[in-house]
Amino acid sequence: MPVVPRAGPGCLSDPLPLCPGAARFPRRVRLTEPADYQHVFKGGCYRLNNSWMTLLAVPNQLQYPRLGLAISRKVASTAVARNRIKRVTRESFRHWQTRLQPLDIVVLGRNGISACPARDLDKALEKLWIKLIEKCAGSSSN
RNA sequence: GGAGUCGGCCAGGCAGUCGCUCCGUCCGCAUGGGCGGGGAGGAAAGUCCGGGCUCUACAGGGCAGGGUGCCAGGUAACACCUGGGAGGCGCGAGUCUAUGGAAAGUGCCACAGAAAAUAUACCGCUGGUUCUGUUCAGACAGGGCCGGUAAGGGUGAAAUGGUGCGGUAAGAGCGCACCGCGCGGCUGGUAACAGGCGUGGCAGGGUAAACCCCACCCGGAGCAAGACCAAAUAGGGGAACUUACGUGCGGCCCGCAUGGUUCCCGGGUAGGUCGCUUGAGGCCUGCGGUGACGCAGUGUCCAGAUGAAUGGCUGUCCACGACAAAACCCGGCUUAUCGGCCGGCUCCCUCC
Repeated sequence: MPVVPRAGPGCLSDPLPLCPGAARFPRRVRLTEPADYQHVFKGGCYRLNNSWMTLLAVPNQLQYPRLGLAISRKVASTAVARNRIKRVTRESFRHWQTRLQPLDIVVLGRNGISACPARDLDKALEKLWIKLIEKCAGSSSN
């Protein structure tokens, strides 16, 4: 994958780029090991909430952010509902990854997420990404 | 045309764009990238049955336990399917049935009722005898005692089969006819069973998804099975021979394995690879069969993920899109489901 120039935090309201190759989602940007998840759960530097999900993040030693999902059966009872939530979340992350700092992020589903329409979920995620970027930029400048 | 019934099929379409995964191929030292192709379901679900596959002992005998339950066939197998029988429902096409045995035994059956099973007499009906009353007498009415009677009433889910005629003091399979039931031949059918003949006065409630009896079937565990490569760490592993005693063996016993001796060999947790998709596959054609299905031929490769892929956005059209997503693989069953299409058959109405 060619190195994509990382956008600065000043242009968050700009439309997301849709050019080929700019926003891919290969395996290396996913959290794949149980140890990775444990690291995020225990490290927990950043924690953001809305009514449908919780977002945990810790800085990593890589050049790019990584995403992990934890949607339990309790939160979304059917496999179809769980898959829908994962897809919407991955899709949103795919578009926003170039603006995020190098962080390991885990998104946890909360009660009520299975009843949420995909479009609302996408909007909510967008707000969370912006908040995360701002929070991270603020703490790193201190 | 309407109503119904049975069976089969589909499960938003198209275009653009940004992605994911697998395979092939090319480029690159490599992380990767280009091109081409494949990428959820009719139920993928529930995990309720049956098999394959793997290991255990290539699973053997007995007991225990479990399953199935009209007959025949299909199948790898089944609790499935097909055809048939019997019974129920429907005018019909059709449909439903855990549909073997209740005279092998045991258990249970509220309330009601005289009695619920070596039967029995509450109200009745009726014979004899005796007393009282009425009466010239015969006779009639009422009461007591000794009997007969299961026809009628009443109870109940069920009371020694039902209807009719004869018969009788009144009654009764007491006798007869028909129906039902049991038994024995016969005929048809592979069989379940059906038909018919003879015979017996009748053999007597329900419950076997209560125990049970009879017939047939079934070892156990599951892809986190299991095999291989292998950091850490640790001292074991394989083969042959032997088996008194101990220990172990996924219900128990028989039995089997192991500790013993000799010889040989580095081991195998994290992680990874394989298992993993070519199969009782699917399509089409022909033949056999009432059918489930079988046989033959042509041609085909049609998901294989592993924090877990098949999606997001935009446009457009319409009937405005349900239930729901593979996780070793098949065959079934059951349950969920917006709607649409096709065909067979039945009944009713109209027209010719």
